[in-house]
This record gives sequence, C-alpha cells and structure tokens, in this order.
Amino acid sequence: MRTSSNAPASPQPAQAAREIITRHGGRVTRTRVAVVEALQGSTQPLSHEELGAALAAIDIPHDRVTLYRALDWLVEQGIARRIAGSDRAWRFEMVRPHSHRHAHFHCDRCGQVICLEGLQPSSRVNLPDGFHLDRAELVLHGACATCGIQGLTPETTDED
Amino acid sequence: MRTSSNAPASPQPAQAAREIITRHGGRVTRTRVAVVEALQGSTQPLSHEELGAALAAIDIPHDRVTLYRALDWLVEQGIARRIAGSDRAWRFEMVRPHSHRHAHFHCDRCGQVICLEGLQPSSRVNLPDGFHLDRAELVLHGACATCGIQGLTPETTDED
DNA sequence: ACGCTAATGCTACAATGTTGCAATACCAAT
DNA sequence: ATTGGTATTGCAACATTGTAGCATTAGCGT
Ligand SMILES: [Mn+2]
Ligand SMILES: [Mn+2]
Ligand SMILES: [Zn+2]
Ligand SMILES: [Zn+2]
Repeated sequence: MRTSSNAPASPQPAQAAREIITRHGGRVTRTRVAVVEALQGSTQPLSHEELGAALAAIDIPHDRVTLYRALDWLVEQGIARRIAGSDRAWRFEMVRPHSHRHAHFHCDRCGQVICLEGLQPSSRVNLPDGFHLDRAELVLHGACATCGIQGLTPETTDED
Repeated sequence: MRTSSNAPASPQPAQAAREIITRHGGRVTRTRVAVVEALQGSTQPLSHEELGAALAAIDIPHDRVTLYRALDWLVEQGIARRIAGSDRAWRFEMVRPHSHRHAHFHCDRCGQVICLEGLQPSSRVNLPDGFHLDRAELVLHGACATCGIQGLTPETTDED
C-alpha cells in the first residue's frame, strides 16, 4: 500500500501532471496541477467556469485571474487547446498525443460541448491568393441526445 | 425639409430596405433601414461595432441597445444571419437569395472576417445517436492577404 | 390627425476576459 | 534545511460584449 497518506482523491496522477508542467519549464503550482488533472480527467472541453468549480471542489484557493493565467500558459505551451464556443466562453481541452484536431458539437439547449473525434475540419480549402491558413474550427450546432427532441426554435431557416 | 438635395449617397436603395422590413411585418425605422443598407452594402459580415460606426457616420441616432435589438430582430426574421467570431463578438450578414451558408475566414492579425462562398461547412457528419444537427459553422483562421507575410510584427497592424 | 403599441433610449446589470502591482511561494543554489 | 531571486498568485479596477426594465417616442393603420 503506497497510498498511505491522507491524500484527498488524487493518489498518483498528480505526478503525471507535475511532470508535464515541469517538462515545459513551468513552476508546479497547485492551480496548474489541478487544472491539468481536471482537463485530463474530462472527455469533453471544459469552460473556465467549470474548471473553477472543479478547483473549488478540491478546495484549491484561486481566483478567476489566476485560473485565466494558468489556462493561458497551458495553451501557450501547447499543453492545452482553446476552443471558442458559440456563447462567448472559451473551453479548454488537453492536447493529447494521438488525438488530433477535431470538430466539436455544441448543444444549443444545454450548452454542453462534446468532441467529435474522427471529424477533421481541415478539409482542403480554396483560399484567396495571399491568404495563409493556420487552423480550421468546425463547430456543429444542434441538440444533444440528452436534450433530445424538441420544438424547432432555431433562427436558421434558410434552407431556401 | 427633405426636398433639399443633400444627397446622402443612397438615392433609391433605401426603398429596397424598407420593403424588406415591411414584408416581415416590422416597422420601418431609421435604425433598421440603415442597418440593412449597411449589411447589404458590405461583402463581409459586420460586427456590432462596425455597424454602430456606420450608423454614426450617417448621423443616425441610436444606442448600443437599440442596435442590438434591431439586429436581433433581423436575425429572428431570417433577414440577417449571426456569425460567432473567435473574438467574442458577433458579426452579421444579410441572408441573400442565392448565397447559401458558407464558411468564413477570420484573420487573427487584423480581425477581419471574410466570406468564403463556395465552401459549404454542412458536410455529412455522423453524429452520435440521438443528436440533432441544426447547422455547422466552419471558421478558418490565419492571416489575410493584407496582413500578408507573417514576418510582420503585430504592432504594425492596426484597427483600421 | 389620432391612438395603439412597437421600437427606442436611457440606466443598471451580467458575463467574460484583461491589466497593474504588491505579496507569496517555487525551486535552485547554497 | 535555509535562503534568495523571480515566476505566480491574489486582489482591485477596468474593458468588452451583450441583457433587462421601463418610461418615452414615433410608425402606421384607422
Ligand atoms: Mn475536443
Ligand atoms: Mn458570410
Ligand atoms: Zn444538450
Ligand atoms: Zn488581416
């Protein structure tokens, strides 16, 4: 039994997080560790708000600004990826080794965002001359399974 | 006195805008007319801020809230379409008869957004069971032709 | 010309993100 | 283990983008 201490709920995984941070030349702080653990433990991108709640749940002291900056750093380092939602809130997900860029589905009812691995948005595009393509973001909108069938209320009825 | 020949550069087109509004059962107000004219006269989606500047230029009294509501109404009516940018600002474009949904290019340097007609984001996707697809938004990111070679320092690119 | 009420123009407020700066706490060197 | 330099934090103030309430104005059918 190696988990003898009164560790809250994260026995070893914290070590992985610490190493990622160290490898990128950053200081290992509670906030950073907790954030990458939260991201690693989630199958879907997390909003700043969700992350904040996760940290609060583990009793990690922090404020919005600190969290923003931790996230900024992770994105700078290429550890995490930032996704712009249709609401004005960003969401974050780990940049995983084998998972590549992918599209996302945004449920307009509950606001949940799920990853659509296997759907690569970087199709061959025909850009005008002189344009340089960096990346492509493909976001699908609609209703998730949980929100189920509903009365159609979308403002998009332009199917000609 | 409106018989004066202080030609505001829009001789008749205002009439087209008025008709669109009327056809949808809305009251023809200065703000709405000016907004649809601005949108019709632009080849690229305009942000709320840009629209506001356009109205101010024609000396149309309004405030942010009024503009927001005018835009909301246009979108509700299917007259205009709302596009979520990568910054947290929405942009608006007319829903034109023959133009269909299309992808957009967002220049991360100057923030400009241009339409990419001919690039339809609504590819056939296979969503998880129970999911209902409403629409797809494809946004390409990079540098536009004007911002050109990425060797340029961002400081040289200004907001207009 | 009149009256009903849709639309406007305020003022306040909410949500999300940024900036400046003094205090803290990582962590490498001792 | 202690120490010290500095990367991070924590707080307060601010910026941007969008909403809500409500009294006033003005479109337009009569
Ligand atoms: Mn994802
Ligand atoms: Mn467009
Ligand atoms: Zn949902
Ligand atoms: Zn540009």
